[in-house]
Amino acid sequence: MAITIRDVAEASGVSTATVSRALRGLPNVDERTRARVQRIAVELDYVISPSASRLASGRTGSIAVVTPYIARWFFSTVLSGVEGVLHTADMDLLLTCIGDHSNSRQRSPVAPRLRRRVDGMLIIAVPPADPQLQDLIALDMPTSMIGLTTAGVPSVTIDDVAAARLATQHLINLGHTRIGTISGSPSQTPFTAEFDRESGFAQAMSGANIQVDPMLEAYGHFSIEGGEAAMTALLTQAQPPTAVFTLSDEMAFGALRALRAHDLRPGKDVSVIGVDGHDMAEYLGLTTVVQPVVELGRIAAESLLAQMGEGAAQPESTQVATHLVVRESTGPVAGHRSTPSKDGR
Amino acid sequence: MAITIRDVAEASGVSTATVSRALRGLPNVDERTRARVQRIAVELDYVISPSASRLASGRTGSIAVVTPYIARWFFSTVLSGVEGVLHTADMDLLLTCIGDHSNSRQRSPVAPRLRRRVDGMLIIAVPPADPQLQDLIALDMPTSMIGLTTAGVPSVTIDDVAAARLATQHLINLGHTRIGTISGSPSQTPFTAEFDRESGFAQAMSGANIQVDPMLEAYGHFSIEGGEAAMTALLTQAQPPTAVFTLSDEMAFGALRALRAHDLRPGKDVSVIGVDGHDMAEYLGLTTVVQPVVELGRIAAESLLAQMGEGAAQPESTQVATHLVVRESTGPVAGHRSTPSKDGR
DNA sequence: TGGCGCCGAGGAATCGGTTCATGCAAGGGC
DNA sequence: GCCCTTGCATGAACCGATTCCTCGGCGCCA
Repeated sequence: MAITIRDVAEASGVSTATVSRALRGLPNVDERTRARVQRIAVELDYVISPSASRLASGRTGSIAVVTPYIARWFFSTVLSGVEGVLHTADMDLLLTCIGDHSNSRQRSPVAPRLRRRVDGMLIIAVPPADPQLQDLIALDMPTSMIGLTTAGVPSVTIDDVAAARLATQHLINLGHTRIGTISGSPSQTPFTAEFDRESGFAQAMSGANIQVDPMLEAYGHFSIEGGEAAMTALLTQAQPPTAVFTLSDEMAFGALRALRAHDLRPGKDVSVIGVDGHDMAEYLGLTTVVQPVVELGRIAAESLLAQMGEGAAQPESTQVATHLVVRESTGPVAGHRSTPSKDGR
Repeated sequence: MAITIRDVAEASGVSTATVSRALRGLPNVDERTRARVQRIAVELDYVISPSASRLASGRTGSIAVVTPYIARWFFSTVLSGVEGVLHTADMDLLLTCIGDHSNSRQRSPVAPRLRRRVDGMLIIAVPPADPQLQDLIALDMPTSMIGLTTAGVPSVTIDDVAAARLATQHLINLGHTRIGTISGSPSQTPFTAEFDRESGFAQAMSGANIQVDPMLEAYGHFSIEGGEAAMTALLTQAQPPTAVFTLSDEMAFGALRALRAHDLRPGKDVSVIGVDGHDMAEYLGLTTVVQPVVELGRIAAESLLAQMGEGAAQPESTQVATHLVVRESTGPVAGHRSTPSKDGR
C-alpha cells in the first residue's frame, strides 16, 4: 500500500539500486539521473522504510540515552543538549530510564533491551555502583558517558575536584575559616562527583592551612529536604560554621531555607555556596560554581557521533570548564575585608 | 555473526515459524516445545533483530514523544510518566523536540521524520498555533495529546477552567476583592491552558459579583522573570491588588520575588496563588492548584496503548482532577475572617 | 588502434524475522 | 469404521531496503 523504492524505480525507469544510491547521495549516479529520481520520489511522496533500511544495512540510526532520572534538573538539561545534536544528525533518540535501586517497582533491565536496537549509547550520571552499568558496558558498543567516568569509556564531565576547590577557595578568600560541608551520604557514594567534590574541598582547606572540623560535616542526600536538615544540624552545633560548602545546588536550596527558618541572613550571617548552576540558583541568589550542563550533553553526543563515524576517531574523555558565579548567598565573614581578586579559576 | 532465529530453530529441531511463535507466546505451540525453544534461545543468547521483526510485521514497537521543551519542569515531568508506562509495555520511546518558533537554529520538521518509524505519537503541550502540529495530525496515526486539545484527537488534560476557578475562589474566600492576574501575553496564546485559566478566573469573579479591574491584569510570559516584572508592574499601580492569581507557578515564583524586593510579605501583605504544582512550590511556600503531572503522562501513554491495541478502544479524552494546596503565600485580606470551609472543589 | 580504467547502472543475493496456507496425526461423534 | 474437527508444526512467500558483483561504454594514453 505504501510507496516503496520499487515504485520509485519503475516511475523513474531505473533500478532500485540506483534509486537507493541517488537518494542517499552516494557516488556513481549521474547528476541528471539523481535529480530525476529525487523529483519523482518527492512527487510520489516516497518515504524510506527505516525497518527495511536497518535490516539491510545493519545500522539502526538510533542512539540510546540511559539515565537514572528524567524529571530532575541535571538530567533533563543534559538530555536537551543531547537531543539537539542527535536531531541535527538525523539520529533517533531512544530514551530509557534505568530503574534506580530505590525504585520499588521492578523495571526490566535495560541492557538486553538495547541489543541490536541502537548503534550507540549515552549514559548520564548513573551511579558507578549500579549493577546495570556493567551490563551496559558489556554490550560493547560505541558509548559516551556524562557526569560519570569509567575506565575505558570516553566521558564528558567537569573537573569536580577543581570545581569544589574553586567554591571552597571563594569562601576562604572571604575570610571564612569555620567552613562546614553538606555532602551526600556517609555510606553509599551515588555519583562519581560526590567523591571528587569532597576531595576538592579537602585540598582547598589544607592549601589554606585550615583544619577541617569533622563536626562541621553533614549529609544532605542530594535533595532539598536533606540539605535543609543538614543545615539545621550544622546550625545547632555548639560552634556553628560561618560558611557552608554544599555539594549540590539543590542541597544548598534546602540550606538556605534552614537559614531563613533560623532568621539568619545568607551571605551575612552564614554564607552558602553550591555546585551545579541550577536554574533556580539565580532566583534564590545562590552563589555557585556553574557547570555548563547543556554543553555536557551536546559534547557527549558529538563525541559519540564522531566515535561512530568513518575515521573511528579514538574516543577521548573531555573535561569542561566551570566558573564561579557570585550572588548574595556568600559574603565576607564578619570583620573581614574581602579579597575577590583571588577568586576565579 | 549474530545468532538468528534460524540458529535457534536448528538447535531445537523445529522450524523458524515455530520458534517465532514459541518465543512470542502465540498459540499453536506445544508447551513442551515452547519450553525447549525458550531454553535453547537463552542458552544461545539469542536476541531478536528488531529491524527484521519490524519489517516483517509492519509494527515498529515504538512511540514518538513530541514536545516543545525537554528541560522544563512540566515537560520533563510528563515525560517521566510516559517513560514509565512505555518501559513497562516494552515499547521504544523516541524523543523528539519540536523546534519552537523562538528557536533561531533551523530544526528539521519532525513530522516527516516520524513517518513509518513509529506506531503512535504522544504530543505534549505544543502550542495549538504551531504549524507543525497540523503536519503531525495529518500523519494520521494513533495519537494522544497532553495538556492540549484538538478536535478529533484524544487528549489528557486537567480542567483548566475549574482549576483557575478553584484558585480564584480561594482568594475570594479569603476576603480579597482587589484581585490581579498575571497571565501569559496579550497577543499570542501559546498554550490551550492559558485561555481556559483566564476564563476560569473570570467565571469565579463574576460568580462572586466582583468587578474585574483591567488595570490589575499583567503579563508574565510564563517565565520567572516575566512574573517578577508583571508583579512589579501591579505593585506600582495607584491601587495595587491585595491578591494575585498567577496562571502558572513559575510566574508566581517571579511574583514572590517581586514582593520580597518591595518588602512585602506573601500571604500577609499580598497573596499569591499559582497553578501547576511545580516541584519548587512547596519549597517557596506557594499556594497552588496542583495538577498530577506525572499522572498526565502516564494516562496519556496508557490511553495511547489501548488505542493501538486489538479492540481498538474508541479514543477518549480524559480530564484529571486537580486539588488546592494551601501554603503561606495566601492569607486573609487585612481585617477579614477567613472561611476556609468554602475551599475545595 | 588496442588496452586500461573509470563511470554509471542493473541484477540479484541478502538482511532476519512474520505469517499464511498447507499438512499430518490424533481424538471424538455418529 | 468413517469423517470431521482440533492441535501442532512446516514450507515458503513475503516485508523493503542495501550492496556486492558484473557489465557496457566512453575517454585517454601509449
